[in-house]
Amino acid sequence: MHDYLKGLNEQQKEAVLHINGPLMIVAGAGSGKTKVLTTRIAHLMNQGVDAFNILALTFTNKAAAEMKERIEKILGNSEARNLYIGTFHSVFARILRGEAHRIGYPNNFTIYDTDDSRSVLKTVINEMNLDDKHYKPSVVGNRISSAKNALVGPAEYATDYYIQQEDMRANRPAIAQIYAAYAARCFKNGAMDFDDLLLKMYELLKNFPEALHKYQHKFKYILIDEYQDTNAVQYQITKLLAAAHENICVVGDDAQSIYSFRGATIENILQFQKDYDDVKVVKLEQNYRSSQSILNVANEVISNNKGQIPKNLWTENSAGEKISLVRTMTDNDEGKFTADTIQEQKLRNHYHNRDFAILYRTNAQSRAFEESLRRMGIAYRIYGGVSFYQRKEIKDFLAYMRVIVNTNDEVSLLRIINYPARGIGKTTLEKCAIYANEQNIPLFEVVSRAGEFGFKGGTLEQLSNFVTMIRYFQSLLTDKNAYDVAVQVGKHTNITKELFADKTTEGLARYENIQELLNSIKEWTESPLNEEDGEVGEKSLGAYLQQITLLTDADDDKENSDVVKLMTIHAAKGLEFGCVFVAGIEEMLFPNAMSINTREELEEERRLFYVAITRAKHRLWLTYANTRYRFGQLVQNEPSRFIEEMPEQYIDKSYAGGGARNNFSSDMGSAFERMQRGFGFGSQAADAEKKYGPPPAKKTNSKPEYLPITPPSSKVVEHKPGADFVASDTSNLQAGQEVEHQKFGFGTVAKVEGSAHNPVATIVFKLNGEKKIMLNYAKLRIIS
DNA sequence: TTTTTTCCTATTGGG
DNA sequence: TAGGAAAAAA
Repeated sequence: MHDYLKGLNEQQKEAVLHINGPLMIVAGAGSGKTKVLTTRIAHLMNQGVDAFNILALTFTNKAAAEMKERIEKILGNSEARNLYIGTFHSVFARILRGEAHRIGYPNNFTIYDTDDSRSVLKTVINEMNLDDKHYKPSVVGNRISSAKNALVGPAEYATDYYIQQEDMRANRPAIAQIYAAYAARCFKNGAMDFDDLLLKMYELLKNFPEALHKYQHKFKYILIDEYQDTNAVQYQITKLLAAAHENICVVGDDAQSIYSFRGATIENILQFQKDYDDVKVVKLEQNYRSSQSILNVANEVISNNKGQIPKNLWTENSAGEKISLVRTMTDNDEGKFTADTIQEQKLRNHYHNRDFAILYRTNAQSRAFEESLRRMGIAYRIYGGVSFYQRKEIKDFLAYMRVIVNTNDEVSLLRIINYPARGIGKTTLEKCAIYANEQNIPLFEVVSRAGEFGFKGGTLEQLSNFVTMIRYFQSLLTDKNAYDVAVQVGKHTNITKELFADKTTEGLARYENIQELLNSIKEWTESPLNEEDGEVGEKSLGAYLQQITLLTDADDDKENSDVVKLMTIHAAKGLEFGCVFVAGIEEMLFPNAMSINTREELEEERRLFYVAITRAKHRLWLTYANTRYRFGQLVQNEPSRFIEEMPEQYIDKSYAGGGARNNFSSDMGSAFERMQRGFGFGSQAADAEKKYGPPPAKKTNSKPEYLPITPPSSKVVEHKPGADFVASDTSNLQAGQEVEHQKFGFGTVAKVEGSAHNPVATIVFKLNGEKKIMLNYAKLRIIS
């Protein structure tokens, strides 16, 4: 082990060497926070603290993984694998898995992501005969989430005067009942949503003294990263856990608090000093990341916020280049400017793709950048947005696995009971749901005892086939691993086959995604057992499913891949990049229109801006557009008020005003750009192709007004069948036969396809062109 | 029951 | 604009 104290400054050393008693580290941006945390943990272990007694909570899995890795490097052994390092959610999920029996949950409880949770809410709202247009699941869900994060249960929610007043004023008085029904339903489903992972952990510690005692003594040393972003539940949990030993170390920066929307409160950081006696406070004020110019701008901007914890962030780094402020005409130009500049910087200053990040306020802004990067042939990766595990095909597949492990999980059951289509439709399911609610039994039980509930014939057969299949998968659990089960699921459900048969681009992508999922399950199954696998400690399917839900796509980062990174500013917290573009510095967008109503909101936007700026090490571009498409509508935005808050002497505004230099392209591009803007695509289009490659295929919305080969279906040329029209038996219909359709008239059968139960004929009609006709329903008269 | 078409609404942020 | 959900057609 090398001397880990070397290379630390005085304050950092002070923080690392403090072992017992409460410690608060106020860590400015880029002040070596992670280094201090990891070194401190290594130091604790070096002083004889057992890794099993250390708990470190972070906000992202990535931060946790990075910490673990760095500790291992310092220590030079693999003791670090015994540390409890992870996000609040993943660590608590692990603990709850082991303690589930105490709070009445199965240890294989399902974790619902936001989509799953909204779908439960929708079901509950509909069952209560409320209008889901008025009680929107997303709105109600956010309200319930805030309640949970503030430790307000359904009972308290219903009786709290102010909460009720608020709901009344919003004309949503039933939220309290929905909340109660939602919580009950999740419990019945054996499922927890993200907020439950925190709330149930709190309840476990609060209501079960043995559990509290156990974990208080297990976690003798507690470290919490990003403390400024903790909310009330997280605060209460850590307070309970730390009460016995008071060896709690929190790291935070009030200037970087950006998660108040999910209940985080800066109060926690201020409260910390009141909660414990003799809190040692260490301020890390030397910034090792950014150039002088960048830091000066950041400091100046944040000074507009009131009530900051006083600190003086400074750096020994050189002044560096000025910050570039760039105005473009449109959001697309903003994208082109960014891609062009990246290309130019790569050539001129020998940067790589991986040195660049494009940060924006909202995910919707990513598209313009994607397009222009693709045209320039620059490799990029988007973080956030729809993650891998949120894709439909992946969720469908995982839903099978979830049902196998926990048949009470109604959300997953409803997802798959008729996917792939097996003839169990809406009517059948509605009946099942009614029985399940009447008798208060799980939906799956109704399905598996369908005969007793009066289902007969084909429906009964389909239902029992489904149950038999699930039971078969369950029988595999005892001696097959997660991967083997997954393969069987793919095979017996025909999911793989069905997707493989779909030769469209999207179908191909879906098939590949499933393959990728299978690979990742295999990889997980074969990876060595470690602390991550939970209290229960096994490689079961249940363990796999629980960790998968808590992953985000920022986590499976191929760190070395040479790509430009695109993400929201929120997602960029804790990261740093050589060159940073912050896009859309406009009123309504940043600060966002939703967050300009109170001083608190505006100050949070400003902190967000501060976070964005301080991600940059060497170069920083701030871009904004005169007009951009929002909502499919062209809108004009003023430059952001934050621009005026930046000190002029560090800003290069030569691309921010009007005039020729306003145009970003240094050479012939500028004329083209002006032409294009003024006159639409003209003779210069060829130049554009040379420069940017062929434009992406445009989906034309305008229908040609002449010569439609197949008339639009809305304009069916009506055919009136004779009074004697009699539908023929079409069970043996062959290609080449002539038929008469009740509505479309005469035509020739081109082919017959589809399953035996649901044959589909493609028929070319004389008057109405090609149609796909489902023979089970359409009335056809065979002529020859 | 399944597929296609039309309609509608959303865009602050994430584990 | 785009994607999902409801409505309509098959």
